[in-house]
Amino acid sequence: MARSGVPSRPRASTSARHNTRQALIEAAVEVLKSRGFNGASARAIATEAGVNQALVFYHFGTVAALLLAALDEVSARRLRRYTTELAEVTDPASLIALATKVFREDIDSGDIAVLAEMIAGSSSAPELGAEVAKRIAPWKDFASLAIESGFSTSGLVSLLPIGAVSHAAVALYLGLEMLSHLDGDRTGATLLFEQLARLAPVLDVICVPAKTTDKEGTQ
Amino acid sequence: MARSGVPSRPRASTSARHNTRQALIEAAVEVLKSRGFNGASARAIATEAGVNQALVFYHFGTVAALLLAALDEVSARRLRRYTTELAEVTDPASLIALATKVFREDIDSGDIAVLAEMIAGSSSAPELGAEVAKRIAPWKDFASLAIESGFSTSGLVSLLPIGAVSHAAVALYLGLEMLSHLDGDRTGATLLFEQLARLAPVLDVICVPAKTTDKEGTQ
DNA sequence: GTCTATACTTGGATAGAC
DNA sequence: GTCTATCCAAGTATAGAC
Repeated sequence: MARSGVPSRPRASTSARHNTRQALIEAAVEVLKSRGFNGASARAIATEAGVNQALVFYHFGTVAALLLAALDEVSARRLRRYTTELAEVTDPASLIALATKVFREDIDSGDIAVLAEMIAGSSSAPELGAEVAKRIAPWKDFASLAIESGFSTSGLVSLLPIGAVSHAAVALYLGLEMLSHLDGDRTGATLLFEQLARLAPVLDVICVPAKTTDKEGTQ
Repeated sequence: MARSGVPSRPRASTSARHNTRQALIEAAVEVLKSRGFNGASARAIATEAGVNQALVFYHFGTVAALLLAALDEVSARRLRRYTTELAEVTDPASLIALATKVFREDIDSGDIAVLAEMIAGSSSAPELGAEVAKRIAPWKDFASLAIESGFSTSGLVSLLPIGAVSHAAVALYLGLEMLSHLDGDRTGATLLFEQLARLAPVLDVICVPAKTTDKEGTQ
């Protein structure tokens, strides 16, 4: 924590592009995707980035710190993307459509795999656990927000146990990614989202009464 | 696969108890739980078992093979337990009660963590992927069976997309375990199961019509 | 079957030249 | 800031004595 041996972080102000630090982060993301937590060694990451292995320690002090920076990177990237799309969500059908779309993207890009690998990897490095947990929290918050948006036109929103549902949503998302990754294909998850899509009209109907009895719509 | 250098597996017939082979499997399970896939080295496992490191290679040829044997062990143990309990399941409420109970057991025992670690670890050892996938299949089969049992009194059972639902169930189970393990507590999952329990009576009501119109009940 | 000893490899991390 | 060189710890795996 108070690791004074680590040099002051290089400033992003000067030039900012083709930064070695940033290249290492991107490389760490790639290696986590392709070789998992286990394969994410300083040497493997540095090779991927095309730089010297010693630079990992110069810029991040430890491999674990670089891995956390990589998790921050994909986490921020994904949440930015999700939040943009969330503006379009007003009912259950559009919520499910969004979930389906972003899940496809996440599986294909491998971004969720980074999350899953870091969570699983936390077992072998206890000090990682707390840090990874911190970075999962925003995903839960986003899930809560998305669910609230999807059911905002329904009186149900106050009855829904948002906390439990969003916890389940994050867990399901993680589990689906792991199974997809294992099988090498995402047909299992795709079928599930198709079934959810069929369910959407039913949920929309539940929302209609709230709409018809709410003539002003200030909230 | 055709690894002829591996000695013929020691017979279980002679004495069968306090077998080193079995001790290594149990130790591998323990280390996978406590230190994850990453920490599951031949040395760590042998130390846990109180035997020499070289015996890992004598009995299993490679560390990966031992890890797969460990996965077989918990997989068989858990499915045996689940299947026994499944006899009690006849409606949605009892299905949810069973799921709640076994999930608590699985989290506390760490058995699901073994599964999760092996899946995540497959990324760093491609040849593991297919072998792990083989061992997940029975879990999906069990989930299908459990869901069919839970909804057997309902006409809904033929409408339910069993494949998609059981895939989701396994994924959710896995994801919940990972999040629980990360947080160090299972309150998130516990709250979810409480909500599911509240939902059970509703699902039971859906089943009633099927019961009342079915006066014979041969199936 | 089990142990000791050892060969070889990979990985984390640091020192010091440039 | 980056590179070379190096140290040391840990890991896989094998040979050979018992």
